[in-house]
Amino acid sequence: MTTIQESAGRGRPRSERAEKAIVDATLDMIGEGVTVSELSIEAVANRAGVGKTTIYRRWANKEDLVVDSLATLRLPMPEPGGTDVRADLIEYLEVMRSESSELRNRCITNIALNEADRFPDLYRRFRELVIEPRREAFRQVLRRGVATGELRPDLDVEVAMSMLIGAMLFHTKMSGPAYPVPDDLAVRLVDEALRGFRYDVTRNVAS
Amino acid sequence: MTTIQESAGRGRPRSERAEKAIVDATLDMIGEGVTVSELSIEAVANRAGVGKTTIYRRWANKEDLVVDSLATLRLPMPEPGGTDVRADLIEYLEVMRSESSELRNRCITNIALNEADRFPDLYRRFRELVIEPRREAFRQVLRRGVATGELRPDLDVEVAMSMLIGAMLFHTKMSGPAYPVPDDLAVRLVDEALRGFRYDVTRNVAS
DNA sequence: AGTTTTCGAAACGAGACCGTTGCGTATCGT
DNA sequence: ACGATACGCAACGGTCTCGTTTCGAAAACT
Repeated sequence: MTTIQESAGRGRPRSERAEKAIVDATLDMIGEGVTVSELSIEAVANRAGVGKTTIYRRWANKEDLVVDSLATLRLPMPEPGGTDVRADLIEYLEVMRSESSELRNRCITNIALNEADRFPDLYRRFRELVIEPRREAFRQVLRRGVATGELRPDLDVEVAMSMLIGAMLFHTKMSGPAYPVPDDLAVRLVDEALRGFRYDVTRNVAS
Repeated sequence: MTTIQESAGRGRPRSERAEKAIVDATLDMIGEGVTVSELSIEAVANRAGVGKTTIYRRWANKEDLVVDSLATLRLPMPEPGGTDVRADLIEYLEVMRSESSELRNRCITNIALNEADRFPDLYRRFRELVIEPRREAFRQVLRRGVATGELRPDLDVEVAMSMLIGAMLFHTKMSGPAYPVPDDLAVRLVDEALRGFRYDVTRNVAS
């Protein structure tokens, strides 16, 4: 926690309600696409229905507020079903897709993709806390597939991850009323990736 | 062009040098990750070594300036070599990779990924002008591959595009001193995609 | 009761940009 | 030469946000 040292429990205790409202307002705004640079303490206070004093009393600066807020976002990746690699990959990609429709979860990609250059420190902490655990879970699915023989033994796991995750992020980021994410995108991605693009007459055409 | 009506050629002509400096400054700042919202005419003028008047004389507002500046970015996709699909795909992805190292070209992805929600009009014009032509060129490569029999006849071309483009964008956006884009990423992406992840004992293991 | 701390609200001076205007100079056509 | 227009520069009044301070009320403690 980067919260300012809280004083001894002498006088009136800090309102948890206010704290939650502040964090919620911060996450909502970031999810809506507000840049960290643009995010003003004043706007957060108004949105949270809270005095600016209440924010400054708890966080020394904007970056600390953002980091603490993002830290509450640690969504666990579900344990994969484990029936086969295909099902696990589809499950994870489907989680990404469904999460992207909720405003709150867009914080993750917005921060990861937009703020790396300008707030390297924030980005580094966020990457360790939120991004890497998810990448690792995904990586394990592929590794397990190689181990069980479902996937090629010489599969380039990192490149494979980039293809699947990159494609899904690409769609969810570009999505909007005019360009919706297809409902079955996860399935289609995984099947195309597993099968390969090339036409191979020696192989059974029916997958 | 959204430039303000230029007056008759009576007095002193407008300086092309100034105009270029303005556009350059605009593109540089966007390439560095400055949001369109954050981009101030004042900052552009200072960076270009130009009076604000000179900018306001040519463009009615910030959005027009940005659109005109971006319009100068129409990099042509090279005609594909045409030897085979693999070579063409690698060539296009390699163009994306090498372009991404130049600050100027980062404007394209920065605008496409960050500003769609907040400047839908700007995004729409930019998409038609810059993005779609490139997507179409890429799409043609895949279609040609299907036609020649190099790729599966039932290949999901849109999903295939997302996988390759998404993966490359994912890497170039995330790239930085700590996470460089591998030199051979284009080759590795294309080969994994063509081959497929799945281990298929009926097929020759050597690609 | 008395003390301490937090609460939301309001106001502060400082600074950034806004879009506009005036200034003196430079550069073109006539 | 002369009028017209563009140039860079500086200043204008106005709005917004900054981070800080002050205020009276509220809510816990001894």
